[in-house]
Amino acid sequence: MSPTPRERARVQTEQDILRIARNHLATQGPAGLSLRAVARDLGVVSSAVYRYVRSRDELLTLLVVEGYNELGDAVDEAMDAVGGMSDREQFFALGRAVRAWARREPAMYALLYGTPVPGYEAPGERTVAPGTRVVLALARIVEEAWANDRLTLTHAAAPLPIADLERIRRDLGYQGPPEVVARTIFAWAALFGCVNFEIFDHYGADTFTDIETLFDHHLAQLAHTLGLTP
Amino acid sequence: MSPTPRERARVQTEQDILRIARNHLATQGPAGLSLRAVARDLGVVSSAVYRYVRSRDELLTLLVVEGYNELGDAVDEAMDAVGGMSDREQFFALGRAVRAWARREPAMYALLYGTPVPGYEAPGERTVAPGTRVVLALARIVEEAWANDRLTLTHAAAPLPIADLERIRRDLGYQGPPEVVARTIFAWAALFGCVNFEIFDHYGADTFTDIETLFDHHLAQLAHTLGLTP
DNA sequence: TGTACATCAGTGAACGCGCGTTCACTGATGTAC
DNA sequence: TGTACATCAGTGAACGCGCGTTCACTGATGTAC
Repeated sequence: MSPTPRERARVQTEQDILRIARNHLATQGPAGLSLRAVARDLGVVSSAVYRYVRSRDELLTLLVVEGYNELGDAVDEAMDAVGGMSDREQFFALGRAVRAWARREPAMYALLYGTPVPGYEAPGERTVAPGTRVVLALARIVEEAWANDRLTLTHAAAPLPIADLERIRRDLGYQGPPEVVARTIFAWAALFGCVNFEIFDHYGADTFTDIETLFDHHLAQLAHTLGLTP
Repeated sequence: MSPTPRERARVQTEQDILRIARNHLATQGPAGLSLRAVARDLGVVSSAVYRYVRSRDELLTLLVVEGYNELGDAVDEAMDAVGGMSDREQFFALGRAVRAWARREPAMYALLYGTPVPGYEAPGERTVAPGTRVVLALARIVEEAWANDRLTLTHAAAPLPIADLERIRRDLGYQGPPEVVARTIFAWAALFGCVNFEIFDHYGADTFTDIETLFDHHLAQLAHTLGLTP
């Protein structure tokens, strides 16, 4: 059952379409992504891409899923590389992997974590699983530390949305208490906030010459909030 | 020198254009903002808006500046209302004001803190000052606390980009040490990260029934990182 | 192995729509004497 | 107060361009007998 030439050609064309679409994403932004432009670059008449993609929204979904999975893979790889290290080292590796990927693929990053594309609704059944890979990887680090009594949560707890957090905990089969769940969510949102500001250029262009160190400092704040020690 | 009818009409039309443009922002997103659509809603031929606005980019700039100033005003008002209160209360008021404004004006918020509009470069000389109002308000709270010895920075410092932070400190006439500057920047980015995740719907739609409490919990983490006490 | 048929990639035209910007113009409003 | 002139808002046509999607079609590739 080796693939026929036609089948191989189809796979190739599907890849080409995604590659070309990513290029356009980089220059035009998500809202400017156009099937006609993709067709042009593919060297084919505009209606031909409909053999491969049901609609423009379908193409966006393919890109979103690919993006989440690339980011998820980058994070997983980073996690593998720091297997035996301290919880804190693992958290730093995760944060740096997210930032590195965002810098490498700013257009893809913007698609995932920037303004939602107007008129486009991501189909949850295809995007939720890839979209939660990073927070799940983060939760794994924190849970592992908690389960082994290595979490040192220094400061007093603020009120929590207990019911919501309990539900999340149950849905994920997560073991830590609500306070830990809440801080994990905080670290997740805050981490992407730091990356956002850098990628979307909210610090002035020439403000930081050593932004790596600044980012690591930010990670250190988050690690402390999570109770992760060296 | 009372204004002529013509002058009054011009002011009115300028306001109408901004109001209509904001409506379109809400439905089409920044990339979909179009002068022709604005003209249509204004009940005027498309070329007529060029009497009021040099180009589409100029209109975007007007919106960006208006947005930053509205947010800045909202924060300043919140600051006024908590004048005598603790540093921590003031920080909470700032954070809540940012979130409240973002929820009230999600399209404007997306324009300011979402994906940069492709092909549009904000003119720094018009947007930097309004765009830094929030972080300056935040810095004022932290500086005030620092100057009065009320800052309790509990955990060990991570390495810092000292040169950059010293320069920022000098540019702003800021008094706190680099560590405090760095944590202020962290809190700024992280705060907007939390707001981003909520506004751009990165938690599932039905995940949180009590997201106010979650947000306040996040603020509590940031307040602690900043060393702000009740 | 050869043939008939089914599948599928790609064509080209069309529908109906959108956009930013320029330009010569008309006619109303404002101003200086 | 009346008149001549300047300013300015808005018109309508045009330029040259873009888009998503449908549809009947041709011709090549693949498959079952």
